[in-house]
Amino acid sequence: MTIKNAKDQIIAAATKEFLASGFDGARMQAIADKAGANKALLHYYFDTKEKLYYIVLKAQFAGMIGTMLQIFGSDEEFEPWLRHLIKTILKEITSRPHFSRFMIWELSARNKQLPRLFKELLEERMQGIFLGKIQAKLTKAGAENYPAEQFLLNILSLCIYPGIARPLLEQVMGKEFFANKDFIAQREEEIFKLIKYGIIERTRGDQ
Amino acid sequence: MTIKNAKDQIIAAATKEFLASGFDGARMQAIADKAGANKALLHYYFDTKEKLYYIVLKAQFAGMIGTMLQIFGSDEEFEPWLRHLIKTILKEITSRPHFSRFMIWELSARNKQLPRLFKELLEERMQGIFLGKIQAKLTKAGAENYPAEQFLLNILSLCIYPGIARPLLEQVMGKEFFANKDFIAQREEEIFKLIKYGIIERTRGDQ
DNA sequence: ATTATCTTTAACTATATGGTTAAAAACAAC
DNA sequence: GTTGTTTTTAACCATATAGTTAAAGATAAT
Repeated sequence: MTIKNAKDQIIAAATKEFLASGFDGARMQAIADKAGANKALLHYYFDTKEKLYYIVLKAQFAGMIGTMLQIFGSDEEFEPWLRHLIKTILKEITSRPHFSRFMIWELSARNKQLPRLFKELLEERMQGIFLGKIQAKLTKAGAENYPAEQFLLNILSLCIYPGIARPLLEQVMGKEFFANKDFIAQREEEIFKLIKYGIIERTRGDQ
Repeated sequence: MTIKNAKDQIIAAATKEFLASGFDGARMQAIADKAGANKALLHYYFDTKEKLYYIVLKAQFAGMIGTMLQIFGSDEEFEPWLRHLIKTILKEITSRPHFSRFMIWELSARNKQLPRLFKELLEERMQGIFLGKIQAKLTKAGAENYPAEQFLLNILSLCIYPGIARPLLEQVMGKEFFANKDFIAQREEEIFKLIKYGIIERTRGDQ
């Protein structure tokens, strides 16, 4: 592990700045400062703000897809798989709180090309096998008639939303609730049970 | 219902622009155009972009709180209340897709005063009665030991997330899934069952 | 040592955009 | 029709910021 060179430092700084502030809110000067470099060097390596942004964006897309593939594609039985899935997504959200928020905001607020770029990267690495894998897990659990799409929506919603809406939710439920050391563990257990009893046990053997 | 005067038209236009693009992305000229007015008039009435933004923001906060109070405070039995709750939130999200996204983004990306402003408006109209009302409903349903905070998290997550993450989710699950005429009705039924079997039936009579 | 690459400095340009102004015009109220 | 308010016009200013440039200096590779 060598000391990062300037190019990598700039990318790291740009990532922080773009994720926290979006394209419009990001400042090239702030990126230079964060990277311990100067504006001239940013343009020497990356030419324009847009190009730097797309490099960051692609890396984020790719990383996200990698994580998802890893999580959803594992070989376990249903219940351990589900626990693993929930734990990993929750960990991802808490360790990088800006990321999901950024994806959601930029994909709707910015131009219409972003969703397409995302889809291209998605298809490059997993040609539609995604929902299929979930369906296979559901079958293993005896809930083969439950739609994989709804399953995915439920899991992502329950795991991601509290993390991204936290500044808002803290005002309604009190900061202490989120600050609680066991919050993540409790939430993990809660989501697991919700899925287990609300989907699997409920629909087992359905036609 | 008279024809709106310019001031109201400007506020309406500003609301659209700010919700869609955030403070940084919003353009005063775009607001003027949308309102069928000119920049000079914007400043004649509202002085600065910030002031106009805070007027829009306060109205949005207030509207949101009003909706939530109305929904969560109704007098029904648990199951009709739950159905009503889910239906109303889903309707709100689909009819104003930019709103939740905007709240989440701006409350984290912009300055730290916004969450406080939100909390002040919140407390003005409902001094902590919020979680209490949910707890009362849970008691009615025989699930008095289930934490109201978790209930609120689950409901909001399941109802709101798919709406705000839609541009992203469409790429994973296909546009058709969301475009389906019955998507909302299916989702409503799905969330209802998830809560009913995953929380209420599961925890009934718990210590 | 020479060379090529990386990095800094510091000035600069161009542009977008928020904000201002003053006068005129349109409109409404009385 | 006089008066006060609202709205337009069209110019303008100030500032922030993306982007550029050229020269010099530092660093690494050969």
